[in-house]
Amino acid sequence: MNSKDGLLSIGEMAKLTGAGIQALRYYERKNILKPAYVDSYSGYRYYSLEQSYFVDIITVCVELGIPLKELKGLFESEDPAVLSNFFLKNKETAEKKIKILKIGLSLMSKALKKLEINKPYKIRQIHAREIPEKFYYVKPCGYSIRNINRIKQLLELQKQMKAEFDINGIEEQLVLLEYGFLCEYSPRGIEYYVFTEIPKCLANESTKTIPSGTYFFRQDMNNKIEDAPAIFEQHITNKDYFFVIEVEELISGKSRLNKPIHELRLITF
Amino acid sequence: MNSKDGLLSIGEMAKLTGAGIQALRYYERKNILKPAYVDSYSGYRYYSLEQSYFVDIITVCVELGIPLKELKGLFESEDPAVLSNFFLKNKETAEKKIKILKIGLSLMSKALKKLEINKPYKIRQIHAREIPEKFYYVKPCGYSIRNINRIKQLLELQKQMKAEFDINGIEEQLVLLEYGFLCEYSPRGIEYYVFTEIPKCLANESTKTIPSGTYFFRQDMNNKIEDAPAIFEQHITNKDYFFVIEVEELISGKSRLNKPIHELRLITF
DNA sequence: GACCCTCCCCTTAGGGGAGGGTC
DNA sequence: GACCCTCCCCTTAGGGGAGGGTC
Repeated sequence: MNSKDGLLSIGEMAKLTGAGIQALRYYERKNILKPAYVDSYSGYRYYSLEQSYFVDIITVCVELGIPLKELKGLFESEDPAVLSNFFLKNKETAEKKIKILKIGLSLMSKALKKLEINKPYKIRQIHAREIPEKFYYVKPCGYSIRNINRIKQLLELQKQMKAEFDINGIEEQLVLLEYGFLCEYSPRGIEYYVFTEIPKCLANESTKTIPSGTYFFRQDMNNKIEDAPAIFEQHITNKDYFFVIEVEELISGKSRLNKPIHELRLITF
Repeated sequence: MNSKDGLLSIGEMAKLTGAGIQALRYYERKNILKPAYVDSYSGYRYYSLEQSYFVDIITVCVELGIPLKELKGLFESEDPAVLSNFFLKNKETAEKKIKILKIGLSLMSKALKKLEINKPYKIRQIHAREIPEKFYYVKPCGYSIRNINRIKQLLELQKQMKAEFDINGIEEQLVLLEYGFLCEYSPRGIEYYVFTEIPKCLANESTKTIPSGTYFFRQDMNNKIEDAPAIFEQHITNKDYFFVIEVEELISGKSRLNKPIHELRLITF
């Protein structure tokens, strides 16, 4: 019967909680969790069962990215408000982190889907595929875009879009949306637009609805929307109304990521 | 018209992506993302608009805790499988991380709720409150627990429980469940049990259902289930069937965390 | 004047030994 | 023999300057 009775050795504690032995020693060094008893002769550390719960709490905090110094003295405080604030703050941290990770998850899922869609199609050839309905936030840029600064147009449009719409709470839906240029050919003439796609939930009267349907398309590093009539020549004879869309297919798996593919899409009516 | 046209300075890139300037320089140093153009005279870095997407991807990977070296060369690879594997792996990482964070969130929420519940009650006094239905995984430990090793009993029971039930996918429900001892007093005699609470979804015929109802209870550092008949004396006169439950209220906000409160609960029939 | 460069030093939460005692 | 101890060195993803050029 000695003071180690009912206590756990550091190794047992490590096994019980899943924390490393080094981690437990580190918590002691940093004044976060002192062992219930330290043998003064051997220096061996012994922990009580209750302490396993604090180790669990510490572990969770580490996962949340909460700096360990914020736990200093926490397990010795007698003020319930200290605990309350601690849990409240961590709850918020956890919620924020989960939100961010969901954006990451969304990015990975959508990128995989894009790769899957693009797999069967060869570069520089005209194919056809079904494209679902999309919603574009657009700004007209006149009857030609040959001489405009495309990057500037795009950046400005995206800034404008973010200012106009409340994207709070739907951040993960904003991931990997299309952006680019759109050209409408009609008997009335040619009209160019810059666009960024927006999720359906943000669509309103002022956004353009791009119909679902079978689109002809062509992927290439040097596609320019102005060349569309030449490229799709065979598909637009006798048509006097059609759309061309140029989007950057950043994640196509067909070129290095730093030489992005542009996809030209044609839909006729 | 020079080679910086259409490119972003490092500061503009930092603003656009939310990454720090130091971070961008670090990515270059680590061969993860080279600027599109570096002025050989001034050493100034310039980035293309496409590169902002890689910065976004890098940022997400950092959030996911993916070591940056795994991104090395990724943006230069021409093999779609490389990208595919990359996204697939990260998707799994994100899913796992979200799961873990949900456990942390659950811990914080439940701890807050516990603090809230315990707030109005004074220590060492008998109060009454509604307690919802609970489900206990139990093991009888005879007609007395005065001489058994309580810690050992508890640890063993929890181990047994984890082995018996499939707790995959419900980990966040396992957080802050009660555990302790239960004593049934009936005309037939006294019966002691060790227990750990289990979530409703795991309850089956072999688990004990503890009814909801108004329980008398008393919180103290030195509560022992054996003393319950003396403590609740006034409430059990003329009763020949009642339950007493001793649970550890680790997060009560009424004592230091390392001197846990034990709550004794009585329900009579 | 605002922006950018290159060093250089610092941080967090431990992991991985080496060398040596303890259960 | 398995366990534990104390140093001591190492890592990741940058942030924060200092001192000095560049737009």
